[in-house]
Amino acid sequence: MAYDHKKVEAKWQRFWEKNNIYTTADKAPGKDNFYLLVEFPYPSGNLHVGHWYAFAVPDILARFERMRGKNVMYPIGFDAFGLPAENAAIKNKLNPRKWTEKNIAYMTKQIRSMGTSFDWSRKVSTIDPEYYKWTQWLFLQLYKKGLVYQKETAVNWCPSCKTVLANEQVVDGTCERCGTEVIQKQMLQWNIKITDYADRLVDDLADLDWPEQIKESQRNWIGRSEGTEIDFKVGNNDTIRVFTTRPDTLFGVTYLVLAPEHPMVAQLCASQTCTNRQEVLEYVKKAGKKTELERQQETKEKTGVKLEGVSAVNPATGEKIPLYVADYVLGHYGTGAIMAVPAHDERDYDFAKKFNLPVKQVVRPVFGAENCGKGEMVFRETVSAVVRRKDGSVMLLDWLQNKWTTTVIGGIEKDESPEAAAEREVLEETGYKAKAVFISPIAIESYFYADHKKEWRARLDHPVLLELLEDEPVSVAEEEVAKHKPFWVEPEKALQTDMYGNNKLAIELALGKVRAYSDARHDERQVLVNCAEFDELPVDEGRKKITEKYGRAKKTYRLRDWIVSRQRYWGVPIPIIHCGHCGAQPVPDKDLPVKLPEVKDYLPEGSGKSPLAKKKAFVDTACPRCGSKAIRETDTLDTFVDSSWYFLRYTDPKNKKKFADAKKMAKWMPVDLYSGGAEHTTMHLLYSRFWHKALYDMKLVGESEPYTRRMNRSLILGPDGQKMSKSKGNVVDPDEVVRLLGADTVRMYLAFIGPYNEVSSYPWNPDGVVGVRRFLERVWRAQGVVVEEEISTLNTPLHKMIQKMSEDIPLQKFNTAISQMMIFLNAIEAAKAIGEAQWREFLKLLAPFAPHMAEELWSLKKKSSIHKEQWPVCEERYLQEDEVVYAIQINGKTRGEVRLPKDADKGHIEKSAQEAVAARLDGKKILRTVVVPNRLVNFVVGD
RNA sequence: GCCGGAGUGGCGGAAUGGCAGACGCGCACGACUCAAAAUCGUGUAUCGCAAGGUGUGAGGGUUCGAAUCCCUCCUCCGGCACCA
Repeated sequence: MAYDHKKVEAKWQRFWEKNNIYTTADKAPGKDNFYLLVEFPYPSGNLHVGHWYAFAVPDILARFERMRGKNVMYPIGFDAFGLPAENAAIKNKLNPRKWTEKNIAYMTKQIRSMGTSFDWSRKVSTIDPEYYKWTQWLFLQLYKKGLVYQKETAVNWCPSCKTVLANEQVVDGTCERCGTEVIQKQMLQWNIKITDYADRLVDDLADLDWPEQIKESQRNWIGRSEGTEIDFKVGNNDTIRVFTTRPDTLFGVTYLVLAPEHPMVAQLCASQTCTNRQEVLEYVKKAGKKTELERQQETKEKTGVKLEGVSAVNPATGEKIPLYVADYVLGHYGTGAIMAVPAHDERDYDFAKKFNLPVKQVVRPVFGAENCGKGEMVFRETVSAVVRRKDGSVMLLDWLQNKWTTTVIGGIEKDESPEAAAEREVLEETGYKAKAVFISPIAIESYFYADHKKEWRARLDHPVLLELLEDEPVSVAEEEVAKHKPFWVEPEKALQTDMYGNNKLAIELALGKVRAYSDARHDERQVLVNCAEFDELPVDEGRKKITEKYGRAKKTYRLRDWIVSRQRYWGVPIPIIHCGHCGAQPVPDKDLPVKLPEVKDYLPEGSGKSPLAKKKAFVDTACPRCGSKAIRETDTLDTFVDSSWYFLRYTDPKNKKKFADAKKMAKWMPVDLYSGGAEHTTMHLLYSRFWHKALYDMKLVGESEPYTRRMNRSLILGPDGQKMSKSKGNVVDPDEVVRLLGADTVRMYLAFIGPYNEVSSYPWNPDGVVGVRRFLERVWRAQGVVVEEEISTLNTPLHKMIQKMSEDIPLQKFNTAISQMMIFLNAIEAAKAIGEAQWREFLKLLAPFAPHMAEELWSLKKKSSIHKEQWPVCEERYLQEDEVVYAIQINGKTRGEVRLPKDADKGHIEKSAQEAVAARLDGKKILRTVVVPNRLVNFVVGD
């Protein structure tokens, strides 16, 4: 009988459904609960290969854990609100609800064809009023807790989708959905205070069993930085507060900068003393017109304008410093104002150069100070001269006797400028004529022991860059030639050359690779200079002391609050009523859900109002507090609100009184394993973690993190190695492959393609799919060699397979688990027979991977479902082998092998091994022998 | 630029201190066939006729022994990026 996948798969899908074999009880006697979650799909209308990868492969784990005695919940639902439905509706003049429901029905059929063990009785759908009633209710709990507020701010607006977007939905300045460039608009919007939870969202990552990549992405997204807030007196009685992570550089502040959006800009302009009001306001206006994208692209060229007639005071030095407005300072980060330290911040340095502002060094890198008593040292002011040729290469000096490489270093003589000193030294030492073109704004301090004079020396070193004037040296003194040899290298090479740290830094500074020196990249010490009583303090200590005296410690974040208003029809209505007397009022519980009304026209007008605003019967209502005429909020909620709690509803999907019963949630939460796509790392995954923490604080859920483990799934590419897309014509239609080769083949191929627990991308290989089909056909045929009695030679391979697969599957290494079955099948074919009981064990191992075929072959002898069987147990006694093969190495290279009894004595092992490679050892002396019991022998030999 | 992950045959990958390339794909040859497909068998890192040598991004180190651990560098992927 040939393998007819169509017949087999249809038969068993019907059987499983009829017998409800995957319906999960909330508690099964003697079994632990296991909650396996996959991201519920958007009902786009057609299943693609990615869906198979997302649902059918984790199904292997669900089935495995079930066989291992766990009570597994593997639920599914639909995330059914959202733009595509509406856009399709507008385009094809359909009702979005009908369009979506039709898609759900069709996709449900498709998903069932996978043979997954989803518990359909727990299905949730976000468009179901019985579901979104609780979305609204939970939203109002957050509202009542003070986590929801309405605010007029600059928001991201997509002109094509005609709606506001959250920060997370803007990718490189464009709309995540449609790719249109996002513009900034002032609008009144509902926000959720996710920033209140920023610290916990970062800190709690530490205890999660998640891949580092995901954790790190979330940390970057939240972007916490710890620094200091410092107040600067401005004008007569105003204050500007700045945020800085480098309070240690306060003495080096030579100006302040305000973001164009900073509220103080208008106020200072309006003051009596400001003399260039018009100019400033014009700059602010121009900056406001730039899109986020433009602002990002213009990072090189600094622009800004001085607030003439207004000045601030540096609290540390008492100096008067100027004030600027510039768009390199962001309004929404920190306090929207910065203290500028051009000597130690590249951006400030660039700005200072352009506007001719003073650069004041307050941090000095110090090299080689560890072992010197600074008292009796010879101090010199020096230059590190970096000579550059026209082709960009730089000159290094190779000190022949000592074999170290340096730049040209020389002392500055009395009344000489560093530039002049550099030119003179280069000429004297190398004979080349060169002209100083740049001197670094900061000097470097270093200490070294001068061997020939037997004394400690200190250098205060000024890096100077010189351009070569003539290609050939003019003259070189003979004594210099004897000492060193100049040579030319690429700047990158120069930095890799072995040399002292201060030379390296001098080259970097002189070449402009670092324009200002501030961070602690160089692991040498950095100390404060020109800082009054803080002089000589290491920077980290200075940071603490200066914060204490002039400011206070403060954390700030890149993360912004979550804007949840959407000006679109197909979403959950925001359950708020606006009353002229009472303000915004939550809709009372008894009136929930606020149902999404049917409308004639789904098209958003683009004015910033949702299509619901046109529905008078919906808008007009009474204030729940005072009863007077009031109007409903007409915006709908971001669909990420819907998906922030769906996994809770699965635990109690039909509850009419609560979003989910606490006892039922307690049985399943937190989710044991959550598998999904990498694109949700800083969207859904972050939102739902926040949401859950908020519910936890309100004692609505029992744990502060929703997901114990998270796995990001890889991507399936088209056969050409490109991302599948209709325009490239490389889309693989899973329905077609299933028709041709069967669901078991497709599932198993996807599991075999590579490890599921690593983020990668795998091209769909049509030949590879056929290979898996071939394997299943061979399994089918192997049924023909099943015999009654046990084949004893198969016991060891069988139990090795059980052992390896039992290890691999929980780790989601389905690829290696499958290869074990292939190895075993090869053994069956070699033996040309397999015992009945052994065959049944094999079928159980196959069952999670190819559930239909395993069930069919099982049913030939058994009545009950194979999917209710226990996972086979590896029996140690079959793993014991009497003989082991030793690898024999000579100097670590494998040169032979020998078969020996297990646990043989060392002398015997050595002797046998020597005999086995006698020819190779001939004429050599064995210096040492390493024996690793039951593994290998390594002879260390010499001539 | 900062941070994270990763680099192994023609391809997907296996091996986390002990025989590099399991398993599969592809390819070559053979069997069956009038022929082809399917199937089965044999081979398949690389240089070399062979003996033998070389080989896990590059270079160095630790070790009896390194794909695996450490250092320097390169490349690719991902996150952040004028974030003070």
